[in-house]
Amino acid sequence: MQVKNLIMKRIKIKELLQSKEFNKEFVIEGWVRTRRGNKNVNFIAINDGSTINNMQVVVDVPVFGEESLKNITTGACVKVKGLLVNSQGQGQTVEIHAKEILVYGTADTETFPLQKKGHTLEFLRTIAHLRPRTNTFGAILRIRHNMAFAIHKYFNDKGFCYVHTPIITGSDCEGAGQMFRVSTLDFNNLPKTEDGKIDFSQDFFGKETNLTVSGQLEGELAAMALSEIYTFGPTFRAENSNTPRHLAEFWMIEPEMAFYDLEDNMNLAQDFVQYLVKYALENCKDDLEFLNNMYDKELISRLEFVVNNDFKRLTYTEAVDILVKSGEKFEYPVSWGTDLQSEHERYLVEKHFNKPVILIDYPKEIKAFYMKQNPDGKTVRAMDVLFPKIGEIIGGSQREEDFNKLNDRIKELNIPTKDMWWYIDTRKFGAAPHSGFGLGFERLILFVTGMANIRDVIPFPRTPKNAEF
RNA sequence: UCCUCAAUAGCUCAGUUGGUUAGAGCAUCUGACUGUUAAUCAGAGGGUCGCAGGUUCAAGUCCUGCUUGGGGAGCCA
Repeated sequence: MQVKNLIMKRIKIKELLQSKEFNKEFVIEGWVRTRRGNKNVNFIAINDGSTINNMQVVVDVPVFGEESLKNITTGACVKVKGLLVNSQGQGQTVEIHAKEILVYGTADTETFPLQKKGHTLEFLRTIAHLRPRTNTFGAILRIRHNMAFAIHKYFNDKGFCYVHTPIITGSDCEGAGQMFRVSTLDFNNLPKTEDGKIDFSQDFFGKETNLTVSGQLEGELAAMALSEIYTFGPTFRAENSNTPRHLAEFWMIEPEMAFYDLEDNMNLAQDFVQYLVKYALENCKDDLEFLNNMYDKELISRLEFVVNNDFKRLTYTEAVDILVKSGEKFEYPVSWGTDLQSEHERYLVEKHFNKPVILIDYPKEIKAFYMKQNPDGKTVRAMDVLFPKIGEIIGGSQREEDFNKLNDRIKELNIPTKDMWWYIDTRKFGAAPHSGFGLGFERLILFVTGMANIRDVIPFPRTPKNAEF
């Protein structure tokens, strides 16, 4: 078709769908979801990502000519100029009567993998470069954005300072598992020391370095000056974890607060998560309704329940007691001193309390060295926030600020301290009671979207044996 | 990493006890239809049955190994 005058600025479909300016000309740009019709009239559904809803473009076929519409197939990118009118059809209130159409990019119908029909999430993972164009991933990515924004808004409104902790770390005892090595050494010709080991003094940083598994230790340093801080950045774990809840590269939010005890920490964790879920309910309604209808009929009611109900708080010891007395047949027996299994956590959250649960005061043997020791000598001021379906969404604690107790614990556990002197230093100079926690961003998105697999809530998942795209 | 299930058309799946030329729906293509809504209707094309071995007169089907994916477990956020 001849394109004469398409110089008007485009309007986003989200905005135009709410417009009442009928019989006025507008320009929209987006990707074709479907075209259907007959010799006289065609209907093109166009989506530009501003909303899950499409704009229906009505085309008078004789005016444009059938041949000129052939390129307008599912997946093509177009610019349309036309009049906004009330829709005669049932599925939408307004539509565009096309005057001019420009095809920016075609999409070959034989090879474009996305169909008008639903696809499995497994298949979409194999075409992660195209899956943002589906309703499902459009919804997830918009929700993901809204949650990232709400996280910054929440902390900013509360006076927390966003601190950028390093991605590359030189300490290997951050305490959270296997790390990815960062090196510029030639792997085919590694320099060796006299006793045959790899000579990292010749590496880029002059020492062994890895990708961070947590920004907590550096976060604590900043909290010892700014009082309330948070980090929000990528985190890397080289664990060979093959589950719907783990990624090798994920995003984590780690607030760290001076002068907070464990109860303050729990209050913050609950308020924070409830704020985020409420923000989603208020700002992502269309997307949540889509996910509710397509994937999880209880999604929205579950989100509303979390916003409106306090999380159940109890100690590890009380939880073990409940589990022992439950009469439930667990695959793994419950006993004081061992870590709770997934099935135990699920029982507490999904059967016994039927609401989010915060477990505190775990045995010190199963928790990290930096957690504050209780007077009983057996437990530490740890807290895990457990959510239905996804399990642990938050892990945190009050930190041990006593120099001697921290040092004793480090010695007991034989933790190498040569790369951590700076952390221990904070307990020497103006030590303060403080607390913090880590929230797995993708696990939050799992909960908010109702998705079942963490690979479907991040654009390009990194998992063992998979770094495609 | 362990346990378990699976892999057949572009997608989702069926394929009987091992037995003739491997099927369906959707998608695609062609045509029909004056307002469709995952449009509808008619017809057509489309297969190295994940890969490599093995058993057998005969393997999509049985056996072994590998690869990839799902679910469960561990590690955790």
